[in-house]
Amino acid sequence: MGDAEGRCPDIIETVERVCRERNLRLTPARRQVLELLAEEGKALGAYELLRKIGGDKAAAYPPAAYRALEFLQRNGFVHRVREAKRFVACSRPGEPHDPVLLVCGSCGEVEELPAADTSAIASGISAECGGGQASGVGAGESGCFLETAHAIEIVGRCAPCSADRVRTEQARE
Amino acid sequence: MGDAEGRCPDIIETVERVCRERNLRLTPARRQVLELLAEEGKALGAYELLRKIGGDKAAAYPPAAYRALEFLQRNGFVHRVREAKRFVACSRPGEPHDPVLLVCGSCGEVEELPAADTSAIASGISAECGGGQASGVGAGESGCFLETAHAIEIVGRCAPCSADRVRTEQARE
DNA sequence: ATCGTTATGAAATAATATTGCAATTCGAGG
DNA sequence: CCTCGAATTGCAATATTATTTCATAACGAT
Repeated sequence: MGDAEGRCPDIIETVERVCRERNLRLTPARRQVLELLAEEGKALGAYELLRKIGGDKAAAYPPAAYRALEFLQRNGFVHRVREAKRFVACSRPGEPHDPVLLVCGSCGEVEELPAADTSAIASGISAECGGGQASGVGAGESGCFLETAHAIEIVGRCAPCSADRVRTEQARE
Repeated sequence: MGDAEGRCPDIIETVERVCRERNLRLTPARRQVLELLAEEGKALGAYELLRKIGGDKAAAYPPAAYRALEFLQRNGFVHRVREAKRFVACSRPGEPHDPVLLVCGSCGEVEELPAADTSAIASGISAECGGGQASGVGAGESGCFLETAHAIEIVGRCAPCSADRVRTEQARE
């Protein structure tokens, strides 16, 4: 949590560099959404972002947020957290990877597992998924599923909420 | 696809049995939602279910669907497909398991991987997730995340849509 | 029979997300 | 410099998904 501020400028700089390299347009609107997510260091909803962008006034214009988020997702700078209906800045933008997100079902906090951990998981899934026959690009055979992305979200309780829950359950007795 | 009709009665019967065993109340409303999902053999949205239940009239009463779905999910008879905002009947209700869902990003079709395939994946994730210290019930330590459920959704293209896409891309040239 | 719990009925509304079209900006090529 | 096409933004309206609140009814155990 305390390292979110330390990582934030790195994220922006990295994304700027990657965008230059790939000729992507990191416009002010897109940059602002990324900055908000990076500064916050946690997952935010589209409407939370809208309120931060332009006060209650801008909350009336959802596409601003969704368009920026779409661009950021498409290029791997932001991950969508379906479980929490939130969006979170990618912890290692630019490096293509399948995000594995730990989502706290109690407070909504989201954490992305670091690269080393996820590769094993993703490769395990790839192996299972293809069913042994999708390893090539053999599209069209029956039963063959062409994966384009893995969305792994693990629901549980973060450390603080685990502690709270224990207290709650003890109180209940 | 053709075996959905064959599997459907099994699902209902199994769920009935499991509910008897566990003293769960599979009320008519809940049963109907499960039947619709099992008959259809694919993922449906809450409002699709509502329309099937009571025509356009009942579409005005969302909680009916959400409550039934909540019960069915809580007991592992139905999985929620976050990516597609849909719900799908579990292919092996009663057996506790972490569902791994293949979601077609094009047509929304959802398929659940069979048990044998998922165990390896889930155990791989468990190992990574706990970081080696969450194996017990050691709630409260910093950095420890207590997982309660895995939501693994793999986005890609089902066989028919893969074929379509190939055609589309060829046509584009 | 009664009581606490769980499930249902009903209305309203919250929260999330998308669509369509017009206006503008950007970047490349002439 | 000018123009063209593509990408981006502004804006309004609306679609879709999901939840909250309170009242009523059914169930199950004492």
